[in-house]
Amino acid sequence: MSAPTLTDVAKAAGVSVATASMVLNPGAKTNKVSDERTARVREAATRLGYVGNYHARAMQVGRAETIGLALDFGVAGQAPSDEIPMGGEYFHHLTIGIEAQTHFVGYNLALIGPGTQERAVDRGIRQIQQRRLDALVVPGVLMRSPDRIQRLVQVQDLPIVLVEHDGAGTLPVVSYDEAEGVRRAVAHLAGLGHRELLWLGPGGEGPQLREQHFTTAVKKGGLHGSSCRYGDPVGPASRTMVADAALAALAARLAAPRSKPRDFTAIVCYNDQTAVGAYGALMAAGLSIPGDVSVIGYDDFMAPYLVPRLTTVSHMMVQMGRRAAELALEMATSPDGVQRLAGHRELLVPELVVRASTAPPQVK
Amino acid sequence: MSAPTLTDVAKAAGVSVATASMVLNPGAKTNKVSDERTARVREAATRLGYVGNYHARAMQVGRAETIGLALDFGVAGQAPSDEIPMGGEYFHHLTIGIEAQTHFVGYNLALIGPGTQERAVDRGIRQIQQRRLDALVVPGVLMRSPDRIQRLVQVQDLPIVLVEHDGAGTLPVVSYDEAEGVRRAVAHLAGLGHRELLWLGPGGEGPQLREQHFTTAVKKGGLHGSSCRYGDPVGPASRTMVADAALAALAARLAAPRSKPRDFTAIVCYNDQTAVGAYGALMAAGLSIPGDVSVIGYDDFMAPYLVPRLTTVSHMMVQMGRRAAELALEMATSPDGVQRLAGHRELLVPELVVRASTAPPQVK
DNA sequence: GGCTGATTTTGAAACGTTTTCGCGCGGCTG
DNA sequence: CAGCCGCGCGAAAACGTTTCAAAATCAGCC
Repeated sequence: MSAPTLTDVAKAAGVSVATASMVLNPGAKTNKVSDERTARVREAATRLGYVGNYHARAMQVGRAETIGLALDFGVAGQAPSDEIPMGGEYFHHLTIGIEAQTHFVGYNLALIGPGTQERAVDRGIRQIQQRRLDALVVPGVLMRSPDRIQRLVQVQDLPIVLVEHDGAGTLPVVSYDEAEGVRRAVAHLAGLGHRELLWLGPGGEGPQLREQHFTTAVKKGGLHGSSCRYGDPVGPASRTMVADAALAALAARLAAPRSKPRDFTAIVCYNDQTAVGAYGALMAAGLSIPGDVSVIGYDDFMAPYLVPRLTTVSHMMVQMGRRAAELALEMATSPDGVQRLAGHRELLVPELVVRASTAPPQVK
Repeated sequence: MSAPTLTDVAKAAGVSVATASMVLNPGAKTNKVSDERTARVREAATRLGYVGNYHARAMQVGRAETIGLALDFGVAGQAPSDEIPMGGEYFHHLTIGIEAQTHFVGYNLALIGPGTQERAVDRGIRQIQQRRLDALVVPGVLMRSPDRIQRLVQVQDLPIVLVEHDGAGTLPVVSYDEAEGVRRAVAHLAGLGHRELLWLGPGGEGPQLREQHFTTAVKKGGLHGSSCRYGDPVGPASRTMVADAALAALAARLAAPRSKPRDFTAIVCYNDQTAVGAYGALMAAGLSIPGDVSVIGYDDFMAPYLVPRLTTVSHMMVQMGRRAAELALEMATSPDGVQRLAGHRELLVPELVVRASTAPPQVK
């Protein structure tokens, strides 16, 4: 009644299980088997509907042939969606990439969700160990709460790849070229004829790095740039906080008397959420996008949801996921992989996706 | 060097492996073991850092203790994000719920991504069988392309739970009470004082059902309702198509001469994407939200991204995921679970999340 | 103290693979 | 023609558990 085993197939084909195994799952150390027997085994296998048993194989070879993806699922309660950790699109895209690559090489993908409570973290670690996962992909954003994830990372002998994180000791990282992304955004605006740009972003340490890229890009392009900052909400922000803070900051700036003749015709935002805030402030001030002001985002996670559609710098998360999986697999399979990739840091080139929120500046 | 096995622990504790097993993983058919020996085994286990081997156990007991989640990852290419199948938030919320419940009972969660190409589907099915998954959760939206997913569903002896799907023969379904959701939306608007409502939605068969709920709710409330339809894009729509279609339809309606005195003060949208379109059309027509027109959505997947924030009906996807996992687990573990839950249909009650896009109608 | 029955304990058989290692057989080489 | 080599094959050991059935211990009671 239950699924046919390799022994069944072998019996049906009139060969030994060894031969059947070698035909059906050509492993590393397998002999050749004659064409005639190969055919007989194949035939029997399909006739009986044989499907290999993953667990038996995993136990035998000592590898799970599975990589894990750590996701932060927050409190995982029934809270209204505003309190769910943001990042739906982020994780979705990342997952798409990882899944594609993983399954492409015949590996499996397991989800590990280290919750917020201490006990949940232990559970996550235990799961990783129990399943003898071959490698783990950890989105750098999870590292925001270091104490929690750090423990995940300290699991013995577990190759780990970080995604979008600025170098963490010896762990390989795949990230994107932040400077280049900002450069492309500025170049695009300059190409449209804008001379006076505004940076809208939070005040934290990481974000300011991006702002610096903005400043240098503006200088190199011979343009005029100023900036408008808002407080950086600490910890895993709820989905709405960023946009709210950005909105308030920009609104204040617009209301300030000094900017009678507005000193910018375009805004470069720290990320798409910030752009949402910008949209709100501009709209409230009666300014149209892109008629009066052009807006450019960074992430490409919510562009389709905004009206007008947001021109933005795409992180190419799908590709990043794909690449992260590739690295993870390399560490898992190649004997010296872990060593060879230690400290490896890889930057993908972001792309500018031009949509409807940018246009040439109005002639006055 | 490699992880200590149960045999190691037993040896260290001076007992047989059988005893050790019974202490560490109390299974279904286990005897009692004396307190003294229990302690000895426990001590040895922690001292050696023993972690059970999931695969060995799975093989022995014949269950993987893992449930699968089927996700549609589309072409999984490096396509620009506009072409990635929409649903980041949707899947994220669903996954949160499923993950929480699954891991809560000690089960694992595996991701299966049946891609678009034929070969990928086969790969998905093979993976399910190889891993001897105990059950599968399939979001109903995947069933849109029946030929593709239907095959997944036909895997022998695999308990399956559908999420958000209108009854599919014998498979249990967990969904939401659509009528109630629409009712709440209409009631909210009526409570604010609106008398003339507009329905904005696509023309397909499923969507029209929701529209009917709207019509009856309007009638029951003694209000006036009309509707505006747009073509239903067939197949898995790209992320932007729906909003575009809705926008065009509403714009046409607004431009039509017959509605000189606008015959509605509020719009109920088929879903949040539709609302995005509505926002665009209203904005283009110079109407403010919610000053001139109130807008209400359905989904709660993009509310935080819209300006002003969208009042919407929440599907409570997290809870749905949780419940779906519960059902899947029940089918997997209880001997007559599959039979008992055959045809089971369960509706969760949606909630109205009031935000900034609805307000009392303007007094003329 | 021996007998009975209940309770722990344990050796060993499974679970379904992969891989090692010998064996037999035929073809080459000398 | 003898010996050697290489090739294709299969028997069996191993992987780390769980569980069955049998052995061992224990308690109670005449």
